[in-house]
Amino acid sequence: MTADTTETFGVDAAAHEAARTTILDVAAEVFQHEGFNRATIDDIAEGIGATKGRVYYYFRSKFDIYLAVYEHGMRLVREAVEPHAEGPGTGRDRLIAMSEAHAENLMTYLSYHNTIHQGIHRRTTPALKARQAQQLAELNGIREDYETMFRRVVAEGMTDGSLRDEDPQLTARMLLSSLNSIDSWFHTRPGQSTEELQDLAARITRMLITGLEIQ
Amino acid sequence: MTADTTETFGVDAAAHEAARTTILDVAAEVFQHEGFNRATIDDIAEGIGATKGRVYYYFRSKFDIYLAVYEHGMRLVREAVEPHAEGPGTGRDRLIAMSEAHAENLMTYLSYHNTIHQGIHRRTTPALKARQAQQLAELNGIREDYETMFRRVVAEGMTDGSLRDEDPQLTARMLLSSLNSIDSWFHTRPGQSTEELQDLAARITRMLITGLEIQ
DNA sequence: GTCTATACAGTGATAGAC
DNA sequence: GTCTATCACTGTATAGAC
Repeated sequence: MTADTTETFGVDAAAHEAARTTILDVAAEVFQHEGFNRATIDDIAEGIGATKGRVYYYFRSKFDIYLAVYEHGMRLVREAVEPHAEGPGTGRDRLIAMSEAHAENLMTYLSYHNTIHQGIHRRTTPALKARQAQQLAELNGIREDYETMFRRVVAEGMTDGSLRDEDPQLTARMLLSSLNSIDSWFHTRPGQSTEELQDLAARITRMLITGLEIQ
Repeated sequence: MTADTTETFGVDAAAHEAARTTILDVAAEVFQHEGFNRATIDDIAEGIGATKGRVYYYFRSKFDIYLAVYEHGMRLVREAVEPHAEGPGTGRDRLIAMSEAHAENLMTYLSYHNTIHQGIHRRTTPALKARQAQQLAELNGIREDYETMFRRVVAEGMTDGSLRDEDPQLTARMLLSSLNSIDSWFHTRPGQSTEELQDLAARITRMLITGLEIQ
């Protein structure tokens, strides 16, 4: 195999990946606005200016599209948040940084997060194939690891005295589900800047970590 | 019309209402576990030990069942929470009482709340009839009024100095969506007592109002 | 690669017997 | 009132032309 064929192969692969991502972006939007079940492949195809045929060329099934949205969304948020979990600060400081990054990522990639949170974990029509069930289990595992990371930092904060002593699992779960609940009311506005999102994320994080009371 | 016929009419009406409530309880469970769209009328019928015929005798359509679940769930939570909105305490004190009552009600009637939060507000198959659209708008209005009540108490707490000054709308919305996010992870366990639920509701409320930090 | 045409299954809703 | 039987329709997925 020559360098030329390798390069050609790489270009094709990149184009293929770009086409997939385009479909994912549209699919996440459709899933967000219609819900996974109501969303039709025709809707997604229309969103990319094509027909079913193209969608089914890149994805084997509707559920596989959901899995790909799930995977992509989790990668985006992990890349944004995980770096903040380590570092010199107290548990509280790191938890604030993680929460702000999580909230900002959620508002930025709202449709991906919204789709993930729809939780298509029950029986679909028809029963999941073994391959799909395994991939879904892997993704749910990644999500659990992500929550475990929060739990670990919470526990460290309780040990170093920066956070009040409570059940770390309940605390982390409540913090994350509260952050995720943003997608039940947040709407993307046309002219919103990154700074606005960061400010909103910081205010929300302050509510959750510091509380609503006068200090 | 004699007293006898009135009484008979009342008994029939009560029996009719009881039959409807039985269906609603089962439907809320099915909607919770399968999602509104995946849930079939056959599933609901099986849950009450009957066939479709009985379900369609009491409800005109699947969407009407959803509306009835929505209405019933909202009535339950309003009856539990609204009394705490008035009273002599500070805004903070009343907000805590309301939040605890809301959380406990949510865990007690988990399937109703979960169904409400699925938000079937988009196009369903086929398009909503005018009657259904109007009832849905009314129910969404009731939900907005419910949130407005929280926002009012939040604003009073900021005025009386018991709560930190922030946007009351954002604060109330975040508090309510955080409380509602409980239904994304809470699972009813067989032997759980009312006291356990109240304790959990109190701890969660403390996290949200007082925060996670050392005071 | 992308399209059109179609098979196929699942399910909401109705009709009519009992 | 509750059932059985059936219709009508939607939407996933596939086959094959281009």
